[in-house]
Amino acid sequence: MNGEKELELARERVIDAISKNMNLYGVTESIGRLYGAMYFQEGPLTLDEMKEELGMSKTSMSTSVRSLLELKMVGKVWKKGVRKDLYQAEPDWYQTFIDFFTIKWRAGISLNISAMQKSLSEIQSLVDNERVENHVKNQANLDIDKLTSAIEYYEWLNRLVDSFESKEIFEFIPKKTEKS
Amino acid sequence: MNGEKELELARERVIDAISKNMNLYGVTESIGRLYGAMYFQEGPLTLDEMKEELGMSKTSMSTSVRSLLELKMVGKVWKKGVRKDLYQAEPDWYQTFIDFFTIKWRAGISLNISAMQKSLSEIQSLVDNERVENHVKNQANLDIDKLTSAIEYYEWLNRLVDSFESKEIFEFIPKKTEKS
DNA sequence: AAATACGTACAGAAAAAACTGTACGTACTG
DNA sequence: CAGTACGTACAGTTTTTTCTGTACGTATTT
Repeated sequence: MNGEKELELARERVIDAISKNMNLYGVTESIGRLYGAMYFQEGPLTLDEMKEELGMSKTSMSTSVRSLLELKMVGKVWKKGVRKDLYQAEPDWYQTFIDFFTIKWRAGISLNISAMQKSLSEIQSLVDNERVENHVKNQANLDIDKLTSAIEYYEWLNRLVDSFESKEIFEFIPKKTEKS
Repeated sequence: MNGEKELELARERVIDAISKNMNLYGVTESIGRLYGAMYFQEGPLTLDEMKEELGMSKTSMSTSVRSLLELKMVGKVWKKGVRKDLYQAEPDWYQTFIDFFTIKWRAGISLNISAMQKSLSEIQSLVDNERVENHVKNQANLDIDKLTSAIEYYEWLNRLVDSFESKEIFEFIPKKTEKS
């Protein structure tokens, strides 16, 4: 008993939880496991080391690591004298959380707001057009209300994301609870 | 030109954006379209009406609506004299947002915290065991630090979720900006 | 300049997920 | 108490996604 196996198992359990968790938000379990594996490494890893670690193809490592880069969950590291690309897991989970959701939320916000504004003005012109039938106008007016309040919600979400990005959220929910 | 087609197209664009957005968080586009379609309906819908609306099987509607129920994005509605089950989209997107992420985050939190606490105590016992090799102990100590701060992060996230559930978040980020 | 190392585009194979139709249990209806 | 309506479990099919191996472009070494 030198403890190596036990440590490995304990890590494995956590890696599993991490990847299942990430999977809840549409990230592949493989990508999650890669992040988890990198998280427990002391230093940065090369693609070949990842391939070794997870027993998967180098191609997969390449694409998976790119996904993690886009999510800012790993960073590329430069090290003197090393030719291979090196990647390291972002260790600060507050930051990871913020990046992850900021990226997704912003994408969703702009997607939805632009679609809604476009449709909103189209629908408005239906209401303004006297050749449009009345029952359609009624529906149109209902839709206008819905879209208006949906846009309002997205503006709120935008402000929420701002407070994440600026870290102001930590003034509202501090990282540590007050000692009593 | 009675405007019906134009209204339909304008809605379609928004439904598309909604479903693509939901898809970012691991929800099928079909399920997203179903929510979108329901969102624009005036009243609640039966499974058969949904099937009609989306041109899909009733089985799919049944399972999709169940997913939406679990996410609290739709609710079951009772209406006198109607035998079929009726479902209605939750119209308040603030609430939808809160429910959606609260559900997911809480699931992830408990998953991770319990895995981490278990592993943490296992790793601690490696450190305490004098038969464990030194280089393993060093690794173990690093892991303890990582897990400890990860758990701290999850406790923060838990408090954040609390503030969503209790609506206190709206004191920090108000629904409407102050009029100037 | 040839040889080697490295990362990734791309096409095909393998695996997973989404979707459908049938079948069946339950609950109403006449 | 038939007969009908309704929702969903389940098995099989279709579609999508993930994963791999090969091939190739670029960069580095000799």
